[in-house]
Amino acid sequence: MVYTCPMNTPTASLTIGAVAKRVGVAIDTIRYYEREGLLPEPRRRASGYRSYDDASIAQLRFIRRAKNLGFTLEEIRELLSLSHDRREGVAAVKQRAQLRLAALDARIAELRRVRDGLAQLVESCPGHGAPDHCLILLALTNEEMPS
Amino acid sequence: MVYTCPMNTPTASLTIGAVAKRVGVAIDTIRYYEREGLLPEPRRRASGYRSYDDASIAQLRFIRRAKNLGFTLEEIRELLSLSHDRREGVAAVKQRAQLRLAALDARIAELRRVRDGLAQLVESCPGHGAPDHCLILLALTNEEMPS
DNA sequence: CTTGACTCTGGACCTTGATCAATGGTCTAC
DNA sequence: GTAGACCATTGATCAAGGTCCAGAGTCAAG
Repeated sequence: MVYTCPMNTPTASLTIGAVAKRVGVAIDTIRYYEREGLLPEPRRRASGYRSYDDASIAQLRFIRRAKNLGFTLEEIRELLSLSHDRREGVAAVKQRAQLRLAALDARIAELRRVRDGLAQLVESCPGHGAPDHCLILLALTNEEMPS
Repeated sequence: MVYTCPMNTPTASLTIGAVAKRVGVAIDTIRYYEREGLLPEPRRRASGYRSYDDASIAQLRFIRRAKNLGFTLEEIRELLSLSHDRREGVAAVKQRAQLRLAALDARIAELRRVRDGLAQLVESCPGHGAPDHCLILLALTNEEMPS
């Protein structure tokens, strides 16, 4: 709302190495993301060295977070384009975010089903005795827990 | 408990092509899983043709389900070994299942965090108006929702 | 001004999870 | 008994997502 940009440390110019260290990613990975269009081409010094600022850091961190959550680089590219296609209007952005949200929900639901199935199995297993009493073993080779 | 094996269709011998069609997977993939040790080497006919039974189908389905949930083949190999290391005793099996369960929980929790963050953003977005009012755009380039 | 750490580009290489191709044997239905 | 569909093996290829290397320029400290 207030639209203030909280640049507490206006780091004007970071080398690629510094960025890599801060974000915890390999230098080569940064250049790779740039080639792949996930990071914009940064400014350059006279020497040709890439020169990054805080926005680059933020975007790189965003990419890593998204990647850790299982988004592909392609999906991340799309997410990023959400934030750059401002001209398309807020409606488009919101719609695409909603699609992402639905996909996330589906994935979580699926994982929960499996988790619950496994939890039930673990609970039902005596932890000792004959293998044939262990439902885990049986279930692993069958379609689904019969609830 | 009753330990009855519900083999309604005791399909004694399926070709690799039949298995592929049933499970909905490519023939090459089946052979690949076999090479990788995810599927046991099947019996062979005199001709050298692989000969599968229902257990193979079940195991292959298990692999596909697990893979669809984001497990790597390496993880699936481990899951499968749970069911084959029966000699190790039920206790070991149970323990490994519990570890898997914890990993699943962690994964779900992480996804939920993101899902909730995104949901909040979608909700807060008016869906129209100036881009600067859309928190989605702002959040995409910043570390975390401040909750 | 030299030395060591850093960066540049271009291209080769790696892992995972498959997929395809070539070459040749098998099966089955007419 | 032969055509057309299947199957076998070996080895190449693919796509994603990096990672590494060579050869050459740059920077900062002493």
